[in-house]
Amino acid sequence: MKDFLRDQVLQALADLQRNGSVPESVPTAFVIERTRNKDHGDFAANAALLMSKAAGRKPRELAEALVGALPASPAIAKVEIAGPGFINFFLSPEAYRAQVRDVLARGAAYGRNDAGGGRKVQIEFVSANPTGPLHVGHGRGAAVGDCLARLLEATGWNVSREFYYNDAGQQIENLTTSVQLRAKGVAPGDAGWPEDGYRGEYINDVAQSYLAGDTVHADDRHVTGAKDPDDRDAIRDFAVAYLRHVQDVDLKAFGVNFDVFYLESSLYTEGKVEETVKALVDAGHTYEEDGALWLRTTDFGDDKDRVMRKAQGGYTYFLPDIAYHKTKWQRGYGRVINEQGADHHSTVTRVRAGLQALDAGIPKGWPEYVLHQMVTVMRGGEEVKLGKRAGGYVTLGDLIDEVGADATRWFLTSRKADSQLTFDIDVAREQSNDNPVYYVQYAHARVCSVRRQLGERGLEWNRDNGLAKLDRLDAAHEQDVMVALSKFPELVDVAATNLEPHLVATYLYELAAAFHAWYNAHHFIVDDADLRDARLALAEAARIVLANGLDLLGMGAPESM
RNA sequence: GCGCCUGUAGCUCAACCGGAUAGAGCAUCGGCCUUCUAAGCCGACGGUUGCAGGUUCGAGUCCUGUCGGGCGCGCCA
Repeated sequence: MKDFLRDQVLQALADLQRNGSVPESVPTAFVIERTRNKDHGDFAANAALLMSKAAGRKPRELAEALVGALPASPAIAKVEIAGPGFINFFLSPEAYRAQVRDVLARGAAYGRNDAGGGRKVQIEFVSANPTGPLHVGHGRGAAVGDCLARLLEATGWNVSREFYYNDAGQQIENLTTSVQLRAKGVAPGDAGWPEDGYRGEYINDVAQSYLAGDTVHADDRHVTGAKDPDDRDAIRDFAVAYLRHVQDVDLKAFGVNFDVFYLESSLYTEGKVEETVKALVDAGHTYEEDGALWLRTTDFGDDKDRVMRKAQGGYTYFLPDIAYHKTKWQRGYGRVINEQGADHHSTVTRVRAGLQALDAGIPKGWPEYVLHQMVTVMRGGEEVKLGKRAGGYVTLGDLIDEVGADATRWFLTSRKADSQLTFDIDVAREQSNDNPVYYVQYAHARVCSVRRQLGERGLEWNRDNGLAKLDRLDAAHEQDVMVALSKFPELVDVAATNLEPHLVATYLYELAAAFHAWYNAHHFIVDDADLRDARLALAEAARIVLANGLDLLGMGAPESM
């Protein structure tokens, strides 16, 4: 609809330019937007305000001329000029009826578009190392990342979900040591327990399972415990698989799946790290100092140069990071989005700088980043401290058990990623009936319930008749629902373009509110068959859009509650 | 000290990348169930958008300064 109106205004403008009343040079970067106030119509254009200076005419006068040149359209009932020079469009009732027909015709496809044109995009998210269960912060990453993936799929992108993890670094050695010690009966606090050992009780679970010779299945590996507490290689393999499995269980319960698990170790075994070092040296952006090999990242916007190879030998983590992102580029992802916690924000400039230094034709702003701020967990009015080494933290699995996957998803995606989030477990659980997620799902269930009632009364919904009689829907509440439905395609587009999943949640709440208000004010199952069919058509349209929106958030659309 | 994020109703948060009278929920107060689920609806109360300047037709949104909160600033990952 916005595109249509924009086009109308552009046509009017071209008309004025043709007859010379407006210079060719005026800027055309105006905006069509939804009005906040119904008195201002459905949409407003600020074209005249922005063009008035260049056109050398007063805004209202220019608006007058533009309106006069607008082509006639059955979708537009009225056009007014208001305020300093806004052009306000009032859509015709027929325009909204057409939206309802469109929703029913397109069903699950309503709201989707093909802006991506089938291009490849990779979204990397969660990417937790297998040293412990996923915590709430990872949960936010999982919810936001998966929702971004769904939004991009809905807008025509060919999406690959990727999980990157380190299965061989120093952290994994600490993990191996910790498990080995627990297998030998040494616990945190005992003599000989290392400073940087993992203290969580889950370490003992890993150790016992290893000693029992269990077989664990993770998404990308299967390992049987060798039982030997002196075989570090076996312990390492087992521990990584075990903890990957623990993470997978929670991710599956959360409805999050990945297409690719990428191992940091493979960058070494496949020579990609060495290859990257060579490429950087060849490109001439490195130098040696104090026995170390440095990359001159300051040439690419970093605030200090970075060490690539340490004086004692071995690479810093930043090198495999670059090698890894290079593979993304080589794998043909012209677009890559990294969803990460904001505590890693310093890697953004560093990774981009490193990629620039390769002189490989990678664009400057590649890859894109969506950073989510920290999650504070409250329980019993107190903040629950997170920290893998401390143990006893709230895992994603705990949250799903306590408040459910849908509610957890809703809470973690319904707010802007770049503001901090307080997750109060008590509120989420004890007041679960007041959770917005149920409010939205309830609206969906209500439509389903009405359909069941209809059947129980021996009636049927005549869909074609309903669509033919949409003009019977003249109540203000019905108008509100239709307006809300018509916003959905715009919403999907904006949320996907701006990479802002929270907009979906905000929208769904608004649609559900419009539906509940209508439901309370009018009965759908009335004796007048034409009106009944028409109302059921609108109700079904609302149900479809609620379901489509909930699906974007990875949430269920229950038929009864 | 430097960088990134952030500050909106008592609380938790929105506000379509500059638009018109800043919106919801929770909490508080008052109404609505003999008809499709009251997990609902209707109403009231609640604001100098941290503060001070600036940019322009127009600022919660952009710029500068300032105060408060979070996160980063390793030859750790």
